[in-house]
Amino acid sequence: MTKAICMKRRKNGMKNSISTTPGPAADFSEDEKIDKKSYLPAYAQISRILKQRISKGIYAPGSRLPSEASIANSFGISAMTSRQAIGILAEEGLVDRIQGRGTFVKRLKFTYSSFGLDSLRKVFMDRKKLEVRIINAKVMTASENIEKRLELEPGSSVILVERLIFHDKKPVIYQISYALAEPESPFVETMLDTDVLTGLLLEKDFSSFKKAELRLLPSSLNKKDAALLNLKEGESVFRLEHTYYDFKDVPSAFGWFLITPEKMPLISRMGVWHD
Amino acid sequence: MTKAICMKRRKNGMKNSISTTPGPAADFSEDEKIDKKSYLPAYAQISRILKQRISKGIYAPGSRLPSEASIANSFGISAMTSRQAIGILAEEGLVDRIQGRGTFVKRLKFTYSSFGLDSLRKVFMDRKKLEVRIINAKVMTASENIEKRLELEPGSSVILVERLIFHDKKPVIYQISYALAEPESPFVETMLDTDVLTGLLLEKDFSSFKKAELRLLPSSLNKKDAALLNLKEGESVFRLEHTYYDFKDVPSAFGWFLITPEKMPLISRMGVWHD
DNA sequence: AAGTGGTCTAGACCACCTA
DNA sequence: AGGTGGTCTAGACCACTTT
Repeated sequence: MTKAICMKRRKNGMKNSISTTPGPAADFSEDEKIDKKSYLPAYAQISRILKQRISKGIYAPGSRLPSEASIANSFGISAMTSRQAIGILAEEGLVDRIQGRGTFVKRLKFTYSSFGLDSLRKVFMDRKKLEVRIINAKVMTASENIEKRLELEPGSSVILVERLIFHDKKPVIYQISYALAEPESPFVETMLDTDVLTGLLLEKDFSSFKKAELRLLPSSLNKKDAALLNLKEGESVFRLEHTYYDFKDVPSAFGWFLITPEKMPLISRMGVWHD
Repeated sequence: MTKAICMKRRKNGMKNSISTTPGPAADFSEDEKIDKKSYLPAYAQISRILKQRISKGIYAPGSRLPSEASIANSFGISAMTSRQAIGILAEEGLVDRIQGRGTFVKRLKFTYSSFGLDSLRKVFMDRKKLEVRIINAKVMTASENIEKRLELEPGSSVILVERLIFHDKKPVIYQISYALAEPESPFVETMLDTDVLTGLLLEKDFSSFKKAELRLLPSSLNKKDAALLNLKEGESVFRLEHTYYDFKDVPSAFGWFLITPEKMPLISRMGVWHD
């Protein structure tokens, strides 16, 4: 019953709620019609229909879509709504909008794709199977590389924390991170306990950062790291470097993850995959 | 002069074009005001201002933004426009909108980031420095792996094409691709000449595909590939696998690129980086 | 001049959440 | 009940491109 309320969601009490008479300038599209009483918004319905047409090749790659005005007209909706529908396709990278010329179906160009870290999120969200083990934590003098990354004076002290992340009792991610050793900072205390990793990933409410930069690299395991991850030396893994900046734009933490590609499949899809 | 025309772009012929009198329900925001005569749309100006406030920590991570209505009110714009402004922030991943609750500044969670292939695009766009050399092309019986990837009957023939892509006279990308050997298909002819690579990347107008899937993997060079790319055996590279599907959802082409990370830096930024 | 996408308004109603 | 985001309208005007 609670669902049933949702079903008659779409507004029906507007000026023109006629359903039998199509009204002027409508109903000359022979195929799909939109259902104003549906729980799916009109713009989503239009968007779906247009996507299907692209999928069927009715609107071929490179060709022009009908204008926003004519789409609005043929479906009996306002221009803003048809625009919103096309906006969905544009966001999904299916079409390009060019002012004054029209909207065009994109050709598949993989250099426009991108890879998200959703799969990694799944690993971290599965908290029952997750275990984070600190295998090393100490204060040390920064190496030259770390000095550069954290913009430190020569000879500065930094905190080093090494972690091993287990999923299903198996080690899957190795992390190492560095931060300036400022005993006063609340940052340091937290680091030894929850840290960038658990803090930022596990909603631990520790994120007074303004911005961060990630860099993804291919890497092969050295002897030590391979042993930790229970893999063979030389095996290929992802290396995910991270630098976090505070609100003064000072880099506060730097480190990297080593992750097996099985635990982090990076997949990107182009074109029409659904409907 | 042509630029000057652009400068007075913003419409001024609307009902209330008063510039001295602020009008009702405006001018109680003490800081920034928007310039209706600016060439920058109002929604972009609002968006920029809100972004700056996030950047300064005025709107802290996790906190709620003013409601769309109150933003519209305080800047003297319509609700739709303020909504559009906030939409920009949402698209950029800076805020989350939750119906009935409000709009909240996101905490930095790197599992929500993604990596784009823009850098690769630059390599391919630089056509003067680009050279594509076919180093092998033949018809052969599909291996078990290729059979599976292209959903072929056992014993099917496929076309194999190996390429080496030079940038600045140096080999930077190695590509191998397979496609079903159908002598009738226009696909095959094109493949030996322009192919998936040049076709899809270099605007060669060859893209009658419905969809495609890419997969990014870490890999290390074997002896042969290292020699081709002028690198050391065992060096870490990106392996970018691609599968293209035609409009009948049949996989038509499969292959992969080997790319040095220097030629394809994968960087992702979170939070406020500009303004 | 006509057509296209882009911006904007001033309203309206809806679904959801918190109180 | 009141506030918040989400959808929608019927217009208007603007900037750009093509004819």
